[in-house]
Amino acid sequence: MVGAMNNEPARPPKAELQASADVVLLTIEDDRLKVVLVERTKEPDKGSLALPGGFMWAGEDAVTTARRVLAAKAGVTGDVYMEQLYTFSEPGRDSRGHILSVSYMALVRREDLVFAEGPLTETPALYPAVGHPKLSFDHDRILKYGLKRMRDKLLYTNIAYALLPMHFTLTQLQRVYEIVLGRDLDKRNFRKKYLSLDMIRPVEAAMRGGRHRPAQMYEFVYAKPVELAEPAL
Amino acid sequence: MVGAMNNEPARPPKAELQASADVVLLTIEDDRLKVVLVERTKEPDKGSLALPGGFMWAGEDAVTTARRVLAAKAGVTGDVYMEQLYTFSEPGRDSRGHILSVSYMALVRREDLVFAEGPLTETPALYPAVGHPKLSFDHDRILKYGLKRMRDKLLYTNIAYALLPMHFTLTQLQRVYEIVLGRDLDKRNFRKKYLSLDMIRPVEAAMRGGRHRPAQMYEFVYAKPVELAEPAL
DNA sequence: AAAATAGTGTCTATAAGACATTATGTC
DNA sequence: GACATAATGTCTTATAGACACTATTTT
Repeated sequence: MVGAMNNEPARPPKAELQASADVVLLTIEDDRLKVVLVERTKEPDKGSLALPGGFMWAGEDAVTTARRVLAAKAGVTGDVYMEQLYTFSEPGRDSRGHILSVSYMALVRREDLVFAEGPLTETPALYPAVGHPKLSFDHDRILKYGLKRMRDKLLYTNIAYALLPMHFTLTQLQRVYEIVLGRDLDKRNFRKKYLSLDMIRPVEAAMRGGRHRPAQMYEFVYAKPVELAEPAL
Repeated sequence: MVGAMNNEPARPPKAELQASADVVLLTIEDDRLKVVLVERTKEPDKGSLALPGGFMWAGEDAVTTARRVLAAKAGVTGDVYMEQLYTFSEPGRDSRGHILSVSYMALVRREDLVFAEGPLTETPALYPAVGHPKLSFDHDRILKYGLKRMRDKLLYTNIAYALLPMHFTLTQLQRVYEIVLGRDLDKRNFRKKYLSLDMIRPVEAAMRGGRHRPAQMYEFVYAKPVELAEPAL
């Protein structure tokens, strides 16, 4: 009806914006849940800590950006568990301009995490996920979101596999749950429950070492994300 | 050098892209769960059905875009329940270019849904959410995602409030659950369970009408999203 | 044999699910 | 009083959670 103007009155500008991916990369080290943070070497907020992140490149989707960032900043290359968390898009969230951030949570085994030695512009390191230092931008909020997601998913999926070696003992599995959930679990109840889920199976191997009885080792039946019919704990 | 080449040079181009918000707007009509779809009047995919959506404007965040789209295309202006679903960012998802889509699920009471009479270029209408027609772009995927989210959240939150009038009967509440979950529920078990959650309280009113016993009416204690400690069903 | 961790079973309490009848309005 | 929906309770089964001792290996 109105010629060139179709939908909107006096059509305002479509936003030409940039998008970034920011990753909450979690691992377990020294019986604690830790997160990879990088020290910013550029303004804004030079010198402070932030989640590893980077701009989306042309032709990339957000998860590709996230994987590239993990490889570049945390030396993580193998296939990592990664899931999208949330997209933050408030115009004021980054002082450099309107930058939309697609956030991800990633899980990695500590031994697969090798911080690159090369000429990195930003140095990555591990920090306690609970009681972490203050972060730049709105990254505190993103990290908080990632931690909640992690705890929730532990209870109704098998994602613990992403933090354990291929073969592990029930005690190690229980420790993952205790560390992430932040509370002690009863050994007998944990084993009874977990074994009833049919998510893990025993393997022909025992964990030896230490002056004590060796432990039966297990492996996950599915080494990929699976939702449980019933809650895991 | 604002090149489109992606040769992995020292510094590839940051993507300058556009972002849109697409909304899975659900309601209940005639005892069925329905979704608002619009008929496309422009290429690409002119004439086919799609979720209501629109481009983010400069200075807007994605949820503002989503609300603007709801008002413009579905006449929905009151405060609507809305939550972010997922962000789709594959370069090939829209033939017009690299358009990132932040998707939302929204819930509205049928009586609050007034399709605008004005010179709309796209006509919105209600379609069955289960057994809906084929949609444009990747909107089938987004709708599927929205339906799953809706069913999941019904089980551990109070979002049913967003589909019911302020005062309602337990039978009406049960119908919402049955319609969304797609299965019949036992009346006695449903009431016992739901009342034990302390999410609703009786009000001084009865639903009259029809030649039968009037029903006690209830209201939600919190008319906003609340997560339940225990599952709702 | 001492040390250290692995491995196991019972009891109780709570929740889930199957199931049918009585109650109270309107017409 | 006929109709239509509202409202209610019991029993069975499954799950969650509290709780302590024996088994096996190494040194």
